[in-house]
Amino acid sequence: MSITIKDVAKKANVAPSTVSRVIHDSPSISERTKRKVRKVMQELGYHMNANARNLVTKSTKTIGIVMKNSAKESLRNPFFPEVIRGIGAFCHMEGYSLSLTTGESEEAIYEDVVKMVQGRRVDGMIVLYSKKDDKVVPYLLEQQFPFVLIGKPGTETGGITFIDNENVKAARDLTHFMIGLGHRKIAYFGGSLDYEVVSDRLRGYHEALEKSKISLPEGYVKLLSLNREEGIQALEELLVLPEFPTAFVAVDILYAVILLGALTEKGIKVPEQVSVVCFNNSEIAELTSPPVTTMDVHTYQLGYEAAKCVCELILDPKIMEKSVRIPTKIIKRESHQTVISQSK
Amino acid sequence: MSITIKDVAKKANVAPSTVSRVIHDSPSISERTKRKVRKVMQELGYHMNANARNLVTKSTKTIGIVMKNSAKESLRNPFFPEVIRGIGAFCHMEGYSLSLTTGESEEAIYEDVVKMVQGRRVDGMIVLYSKKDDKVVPYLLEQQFPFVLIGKPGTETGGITFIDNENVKAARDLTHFMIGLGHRKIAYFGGSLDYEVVSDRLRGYHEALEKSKISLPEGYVKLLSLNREEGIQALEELLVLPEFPTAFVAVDILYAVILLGALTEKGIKVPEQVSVVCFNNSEIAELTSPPVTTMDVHTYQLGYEAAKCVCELILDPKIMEKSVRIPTKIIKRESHQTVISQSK
DNA sequence: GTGAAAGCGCTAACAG
DNA sequence: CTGTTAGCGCTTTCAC
Repeated sequence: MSITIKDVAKKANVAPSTVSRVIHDSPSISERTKRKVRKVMQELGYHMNANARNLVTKSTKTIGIVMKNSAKESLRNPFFPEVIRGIGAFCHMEGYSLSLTTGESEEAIYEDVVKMVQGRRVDGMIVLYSKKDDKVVPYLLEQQFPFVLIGKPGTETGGITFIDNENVKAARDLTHFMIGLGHRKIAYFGGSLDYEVVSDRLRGYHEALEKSKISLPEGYVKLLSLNREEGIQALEELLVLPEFPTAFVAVDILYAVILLGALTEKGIKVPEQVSVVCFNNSEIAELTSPPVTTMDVHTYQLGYEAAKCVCELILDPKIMEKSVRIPTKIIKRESHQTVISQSK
Repeated sequence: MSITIKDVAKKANVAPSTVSRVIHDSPSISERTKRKVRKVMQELGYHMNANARNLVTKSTKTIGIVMKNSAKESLRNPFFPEVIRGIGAFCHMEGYSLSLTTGESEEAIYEDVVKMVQGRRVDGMIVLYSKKDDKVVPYLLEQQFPFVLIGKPGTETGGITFIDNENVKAARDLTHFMIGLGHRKIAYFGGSLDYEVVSDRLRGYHEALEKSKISLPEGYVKLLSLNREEGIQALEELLVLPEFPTAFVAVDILYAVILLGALTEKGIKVPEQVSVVCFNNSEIAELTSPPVTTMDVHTYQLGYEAAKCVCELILDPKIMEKSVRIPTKIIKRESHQTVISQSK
């Protein structure tokens, strides 16, 4: 049995409420009593029972994280730990704890969320990546529960605060960067368009090309699943085209890894013969040969801002929804190079 | 204001205690009342308030995860999400929630742990990787709080339940595997020996070599930080030795990535000229060229078993401590090859 | 089988 | 400034 506020009160000859006030450092308690009570708390090794407090204050000082992708996506992406780190950093400052969903299936995750929300286990939620046919976001909306989304709301339901990169713009920038280097034959290496991020990036790539009046040769956009064989095959398809690209934009660092490997196997040198750039900076971008130039999406910041937003929302649920865009930035490494002549 | 047990009781014309019993499916309630009460719960959209229940039952049905390494280690390692996934899977089955520490520094993490334990926010804890000068484990031990360690207890403090691989054996096995392939000149590529895992693996490597009476040439053990330049430099040092290795054992997939890249830069073909194997299977091992043969440590299982153990401990804290070893297994891919002649 | 009542440990008026 | 008094929403004897 652990020490309660009453034990402290008794030993310090004060009322429980006084102890409570001391805990909250209420200004209406004399320094003298505060010292006395604190001393007793020390001696007895008192610690607050969070549940009792939560029960009465109707707040838990914890925020829930919905991983809509625990199984596959998190795994395959350095994104997850980093975003958690950002969320954690802010929450720690504000004294919030973190609670994770454990479900693997869509359905299980949904139940986790209901449990968290209805059970008043969390004060707010952060949803990582929403997808189209998603029950969680509509539920949260309907419950009027404070939450923010990292990513972009799928269907245009208003009232959602979300944190995102400007993926279209980022892709445009990255592609422009390649164009600025003199590249005209720029291929795209990416994955399934189910995720908004992915399709946004492809769009940005197209836009950049159009704006520079570069016509896209047939077969330059390669959409494949994250898998080495498909990468090699995509490259082979590119190889039989009249003109092989001088540059590649990959949707993610892991696609860049595949690409780099496939290129090596075909004896194509990076960056001497082709340049490679990708999205999602991560430590591994520095480990490859050559280290790859990436578009940093500032994952940590994404998490940090998201946490900040939920906390604001928790304090004042009526606050206007907003969307914050985390800027992106090109981190130049050694996988790109200027095209000397070879004009279009 | 949300629906409470009283609201349900009133509407169903029963006592609150009856509703409580229905929730727990107590056998002493007639089917008829159960049905009636459940119907009302449905209608009203009743959900249990976890805090109230926690307060009285003195249990929270949540387990805490201590990330002693949120900042650097998790990031650089696909280990983290995967172990969480394993923990989550078991906890989900058992109806436990997950709570994460948010601190970045040793000190902050320690405080998080104290807060979780003393605040009765969690019923048990899982500590990921203990290090030598660690306050968390001694604290937990002293508090007699149910916890398990993923990794190996540093100082020989008894009474700790831990889940681990047999890293020495795994390294021996992996090295033997190389020897079985005919390799005699096997180099080691790894990182700082501060972590037990790392030094254990190095030990296993040595043991295997000794057992096979293979003498280790000077300079074959390369200890470097996870960083491309150092990788290349290590390789260059190896290159000026009288005999270049025919095989490499890397301590982690990320070290293998560096190695593979450096090898490519030096124009050394894998697996034709040298074989490369490493620890910690992960998706990325399939994406490199060639896909690398790894020693799978079954990270998911590590998490799953850890969760199982804390749950057991929570149910019966007096249970004997134990250590469970998760077996390791070589996943053969394409980065290794038999040595044809070239006998020692 | 079911109800009444007494808390779990804390906070928050309301007095004084 | 500090004590008294009600609860927060649930579980759990102990009666009936």
